[in-house]
Amino acid sequence: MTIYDIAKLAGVSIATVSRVVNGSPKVSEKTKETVRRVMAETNYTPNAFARGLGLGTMQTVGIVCPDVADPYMAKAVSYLEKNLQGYGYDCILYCSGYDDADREQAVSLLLKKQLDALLLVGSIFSDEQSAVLTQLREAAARIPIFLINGVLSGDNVYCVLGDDYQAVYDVTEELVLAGKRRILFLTNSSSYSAGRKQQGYEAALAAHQLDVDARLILHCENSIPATRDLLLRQRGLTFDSVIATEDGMAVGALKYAAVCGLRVPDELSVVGYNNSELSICCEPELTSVDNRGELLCRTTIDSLMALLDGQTIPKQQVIKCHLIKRASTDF
Amino acid sequence: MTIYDIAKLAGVSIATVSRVVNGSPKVSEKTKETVRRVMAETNYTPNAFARGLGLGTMQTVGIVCPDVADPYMAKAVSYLEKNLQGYGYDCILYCSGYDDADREQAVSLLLKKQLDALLLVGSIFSDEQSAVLTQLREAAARIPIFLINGVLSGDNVYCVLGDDYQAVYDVTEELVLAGKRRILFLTNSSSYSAGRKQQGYEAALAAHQLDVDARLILHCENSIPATRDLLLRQRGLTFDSVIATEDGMAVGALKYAAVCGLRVPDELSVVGYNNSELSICCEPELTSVDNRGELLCRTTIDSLMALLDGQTIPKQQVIKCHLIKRASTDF
DNA sequence: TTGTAGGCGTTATCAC
DNA sequence: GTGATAACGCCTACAA
Repeated sequence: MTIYDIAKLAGVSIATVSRVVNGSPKVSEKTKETVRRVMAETNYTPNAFARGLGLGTMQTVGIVCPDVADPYMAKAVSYLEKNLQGYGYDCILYCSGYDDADREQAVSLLLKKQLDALLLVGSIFSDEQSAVLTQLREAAARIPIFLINGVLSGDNVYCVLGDDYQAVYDVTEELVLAGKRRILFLTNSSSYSAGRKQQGYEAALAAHQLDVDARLILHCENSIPATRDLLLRQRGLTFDSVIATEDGMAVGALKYAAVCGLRVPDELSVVGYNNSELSICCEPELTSVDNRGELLCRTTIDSLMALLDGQTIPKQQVIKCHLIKRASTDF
Repeated sequence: MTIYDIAKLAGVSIATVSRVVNGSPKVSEKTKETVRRVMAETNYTPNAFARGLGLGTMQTVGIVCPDVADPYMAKAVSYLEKNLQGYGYDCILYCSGYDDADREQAVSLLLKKQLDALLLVGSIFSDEQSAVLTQLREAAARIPIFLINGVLSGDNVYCVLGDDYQAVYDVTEELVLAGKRRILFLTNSSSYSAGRKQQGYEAALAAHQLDVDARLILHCENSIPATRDLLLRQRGLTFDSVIATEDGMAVGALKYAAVCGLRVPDELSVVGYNNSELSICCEPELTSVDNRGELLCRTTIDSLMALLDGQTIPKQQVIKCHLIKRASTDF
């Protein structure tokens, strides 16, 4: 069934059918009615490709994220998709993996698809030399690029991110005020947000005249058993509290405490990040930073739509995080 | 930049450019070289829509799932996407929500997009009267439909699913052999797989001459606190073990045990489902059924590709589950 | 090995 | 209001 068939059956021209399909006002009620009936009877569906060809868009945006199996990104993708749906846009999902070369390939593959925008979930590595970054800047020449929880300067590049710096600054300060002096900082990557979190940690310590002990900054895989085992191997190290850049690592710290017989929060306070389901699953339940994924994603899509609508939008929007206090801390 | 521009710049016809783009063998090395150079210089990218128009496909399949924020589905989507990528296919993701009307809309929206196939993640409600089902059967007239963990008969409809019946049968039997007599069954929906799980539970009890006590079958939302609270409200009910159709509910049962001061597994054994990260996060760690999401998804995509390749594939493929034993049970 | 021309199904721009 | 008709950019016989 093509528009020609419908036109013939309805006794009108294809132009008229097209007008009916697209809800043009200048069609008489009578013909509109006839065409509608024929379309319904024949179960006609306009060909999306032809439509895309003519319009230059298929109302589709690309979402690239390293790994949707990660609960945080899954949530983000879910929110993004929901909001896009609300505007009548589709999304094509591409999981790139964390490797730079793979991310580059992901972007270049998606660029060939005439998408209306590219949304990157999860922070881009902050290494300014990275080939991905120059590629992204080039890509932005063709379509707008949005980073969710990442930062990149450039024309037609927009960033929406949680205020991870402030969030970690605040919680570090709370721990200090609660009397903690040896706060272990567990980080899992060199991403932009991981870096900002660490800066918040260091700044808060400095603000309270505490030295930053490099041994208290531990790089670690975001996995419960891996973190537990890493901590078990640090027998020389003493610490009275833990801030982790991901909930999984914080739970690993709880597991470590359980193995060592440390009481949480009395002997060890633990703070996680993302306020994921893990944080209410473990024992005791985990104090965690909620970085407002829903708001972040809604803001992103609203901004994108405003942009596509020709409006001007801020290059960078920062969203305040919330600290969710639970039983793994005593402040 | 269109194919015409490239042709002009390279001093050849568009047909030749097209041949180069599509890797046709009948082009002289020399012209191939020239055309390649021009394409590189101009940063030419073929228009995907025009391509789709001509070929009738854009190598894209639709994935519809109720909610990617659910870790189980997120994993499934991740695996599906990864496998599709391997075959050079893209996926467009649509989160439908659980409501029947919304699912129907999701399918009909996706049907208009000239996709090569539709993959439905998460079980379809088994009510044969449902409008979604007839709609799906109709949809299958246009493109192949795959259900991951669901069942539907019909032409051009294919199902790949875990053997949930057997998995629950087996674990129920293990509990019985371990001396448990009052096994609480926690279920969260009337989906096909939830139904099969319950059948496995009842069959195993029957096989051991145990009555099915209807009060021991509890419907419950898949949420840790909701499950805990539900159990706390069942004060009259006695049970010595719990089988949950989702890990979240099993963790809820653990939380309930903690509140009541019941020792796990001595006084209460708990079994979850999906072997999600929750199962190693809680305390004690959770015995859980692994339904082999990765294998399920790989099988799905391999089958799809075989089908698109013109081969015949089985209408239904059942994958055996694995029981992962941890500290919440003592068998 | 290469080029020409028609077709794919729309949308959009004209006339009428 | 409505109808021709030219894009849109590519693919693919068919010719040369």
